Amino acid sequence: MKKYNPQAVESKWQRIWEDEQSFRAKERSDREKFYLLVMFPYPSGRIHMGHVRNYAIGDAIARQKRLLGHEVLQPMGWDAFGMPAENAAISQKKHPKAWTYDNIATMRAELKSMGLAYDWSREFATCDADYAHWEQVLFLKLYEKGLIDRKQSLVNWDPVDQTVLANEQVIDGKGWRSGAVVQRKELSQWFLRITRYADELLAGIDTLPGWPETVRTMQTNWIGKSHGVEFAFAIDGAKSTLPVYTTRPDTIMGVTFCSIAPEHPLATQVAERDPKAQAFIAECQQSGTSEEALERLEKKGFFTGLHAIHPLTNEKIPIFIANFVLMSYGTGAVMAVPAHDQRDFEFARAHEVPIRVVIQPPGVTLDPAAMTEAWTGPGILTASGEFTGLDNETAKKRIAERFEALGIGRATVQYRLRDWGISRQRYWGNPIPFIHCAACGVVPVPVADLPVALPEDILDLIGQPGNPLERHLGWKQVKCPRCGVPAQRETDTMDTFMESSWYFLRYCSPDSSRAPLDAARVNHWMPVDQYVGGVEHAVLHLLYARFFHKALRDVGEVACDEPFTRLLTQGMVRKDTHRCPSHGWRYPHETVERDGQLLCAECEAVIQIGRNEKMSKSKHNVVDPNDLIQGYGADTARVFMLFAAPPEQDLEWSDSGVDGAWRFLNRIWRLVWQIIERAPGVAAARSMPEGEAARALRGKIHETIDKVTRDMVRYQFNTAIAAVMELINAGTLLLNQSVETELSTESAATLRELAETVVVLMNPFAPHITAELWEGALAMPEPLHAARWPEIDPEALVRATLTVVVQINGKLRARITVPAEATPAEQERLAREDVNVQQHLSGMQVVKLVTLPGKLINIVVKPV
RNA sequence: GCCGAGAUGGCGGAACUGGUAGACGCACCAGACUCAAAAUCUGGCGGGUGUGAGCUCGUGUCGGUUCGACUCCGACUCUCGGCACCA
Repeated sequence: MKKYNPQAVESKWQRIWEDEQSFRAKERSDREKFYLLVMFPYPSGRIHMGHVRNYAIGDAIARQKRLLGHEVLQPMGWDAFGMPAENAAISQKKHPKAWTYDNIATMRAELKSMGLAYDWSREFATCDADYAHWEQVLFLKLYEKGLIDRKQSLVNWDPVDQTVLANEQVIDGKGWRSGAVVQRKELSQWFLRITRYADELLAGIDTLPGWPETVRTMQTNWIGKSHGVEFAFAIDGAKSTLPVYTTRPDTIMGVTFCSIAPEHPLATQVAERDPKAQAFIAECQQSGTSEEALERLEKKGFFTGLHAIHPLTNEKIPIFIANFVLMSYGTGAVMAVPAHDQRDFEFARAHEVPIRVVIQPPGVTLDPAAMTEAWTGPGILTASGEFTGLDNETAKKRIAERFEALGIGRATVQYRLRDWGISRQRYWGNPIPFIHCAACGVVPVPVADLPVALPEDILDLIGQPGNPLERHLGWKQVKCPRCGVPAQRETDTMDTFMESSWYFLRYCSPDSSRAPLDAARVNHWMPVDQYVGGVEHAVLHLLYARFFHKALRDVGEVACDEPFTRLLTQGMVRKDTHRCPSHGWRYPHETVERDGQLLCAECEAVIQIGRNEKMSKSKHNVVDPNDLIQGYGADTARVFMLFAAPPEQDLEWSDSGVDGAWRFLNRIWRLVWQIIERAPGVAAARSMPEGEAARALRGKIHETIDKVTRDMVRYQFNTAIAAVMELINAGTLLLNQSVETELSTESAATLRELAETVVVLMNPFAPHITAELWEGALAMPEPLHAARWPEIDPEALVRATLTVVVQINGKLRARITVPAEATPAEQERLAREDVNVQQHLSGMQVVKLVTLPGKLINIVVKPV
């Protein structure tokens, strides 16, 4: 028997799969298609454990589907635009393009060392000229369809770096790189009109039962549909009106003031003649738009001197500019009801505005003077004129109807979802294909002139504040395609979520050279049957991609409504942390063990061991997958990750768990080879043997097939592997028990069947070792990746005897063995004959008998 | 604050639709093999109690439904994740 040498086995099979293109997906196939997609990586430099887990899960599913007879498409590519490439350009003086493609080369080799069943012929990077070109074409199609908009919007502005920051890049109200206090600024930005699809995106969630409940809830909340009423206040002494949106029309009689956003047009008007108002607005704009910044803000307001007229009472109520009102939601102005809205309550207390209770909760009487917080729950209307006495839900409808009748308002729907701003003032992204002309305005680049390629000579311009493209005059200055006068290119590039919004479509026809997509092939493979990736993309990527897909459907590029039929979100990879009081986070190799204590290798202080945090370089708790693969092999790495936890749960890293996976693969290797050596040339059993041991083993084989097959449907790889472990244990035991004697023919045949079964069942998890055993030890003529998943022999699952559990008053008292054909009555008789059962029955009277034939008997008794 | 997920031995985790709690692995203990060690193979392994068959407690806490509850219902505690002035 050869020793198991994972390095030799793995490189051999990786070469064979590559040379023979074993995993190339064919459109022309009589097999049913299955499109398995794993989230493509950003080429940051090296793969990490999260990638390994993601791709091990995806590959297990893909390989099993192949064995089940599907034509599987499992592609791989690179999400290659993005800021890290520009940061690398600054720190290493290396061109973003060179940095990106070098990283891709490294990471491709790493992925190939995992032996994943990818169709590498479809690989591309999103920064490839080709991909960027077709994305621009799609962009213009959406523009023609009216789904793209250029409008003013408030952004986080870094005054030092002269650039827009995403919310995630604002830390404690300061720019993550410059440290400058972030400002709110109005800028012209490009938007995709995702809000037009809000309702369809919301309704579509109900058509996705194969998505995790958490993701569906998160998307629902993100879209944030709310029903309310929009109506306008008249403004005292002015012709203009103040439209507001409210979800609580039932509280209309409790309105004691109005608040408007600092950016509201009315606020701007007031500021024009009042420097104090201007100062207040400026103060509001100092703080960023991030949640953390807003959270800390106290409720501040500025009285405009203007009054609104209450539409039902004609009362004059003051209008304030308030720092907590958002211009981007509703109308940017709200009616304020301090008694029934917590923000308005706090504001009223601070600004001495009256509080008027109009909803009385059941059982209590609210006293405005004594209230410590607003009552936002249900109740009966009070002090509300003709609406008094109604319950507030009924009142919502009645009051909305009244507004419609008066012609001052109507029932409307609002969404939390905003249009998707895709402008980035960055170099390393896909250029937005437009030209600004003084005469013609914003002009799309003619399709024939596409692609707008990024200039290559940019390195010196990166690193200075602002967008490098803005300063590259040779690139920026062009002629207007419409009138021919000198004009400027749009210098914004697209958000990188654009690229990940259609890459799964491009995989279907990656060589399509006349159009972004080849409809026949795209509609053959789409939708993606199973998508696998991290939960961190639950909203942004997965929502953008759903929207983009629907938009492409509406311009005729794809047929289906939803891109991803099923979604599996895998948990994080976590590991314990080591922290030295003076040196901070430590890697295990930066510690020493002495007298049972873990000490810092540098200062010998006692290390604090923290539990289970997400692997990250900053916490010094990462494990490099390359070390793992080089040391134990990819198969061990994959089996460990799939066995240690179910895929959706977080996985705790464990060195000894890796050892366990390694030992298990060695046990398989040895058992299969021992079977071949002890029983050379024997064919696998195809029917039930006579001998008891062999019969039992064959039963176990088919039970295992059954268990693994069912577990694979639920993606419970951990229990599937556990079942194979049990089978290996049973096989090893039988083989060891007959070391001295010669194996009977039927035992040999059954063991041979076991070997073949185990190898196929394990192939999705450990593809290399199983391929090697299949060809080398078992000498099968067909390659394993073309083999079929084993079938269950129903006869092997038939038991001669059954174990029945006997309970008395629900407590386990005995386990009896009964013949399989025993009737329920006979089983009950046998149960009562058991010695221990009899002891518990003495002095008792049987009240009831619950029988699950062949499984359980519960005798309910009470004292005589 | 709102929404969601979870809590089971020393550890990771099993238990499909209410029916044997702790599969499988790790760690540990013992035995076999060995001059010895490693590797391998075999057995043991929730707590208490008993010579033993067994008895008893036990799935975050408290209560309920049921012949029977890790599983269902109600209340609560803690942990993790998401959203957060959305009117």
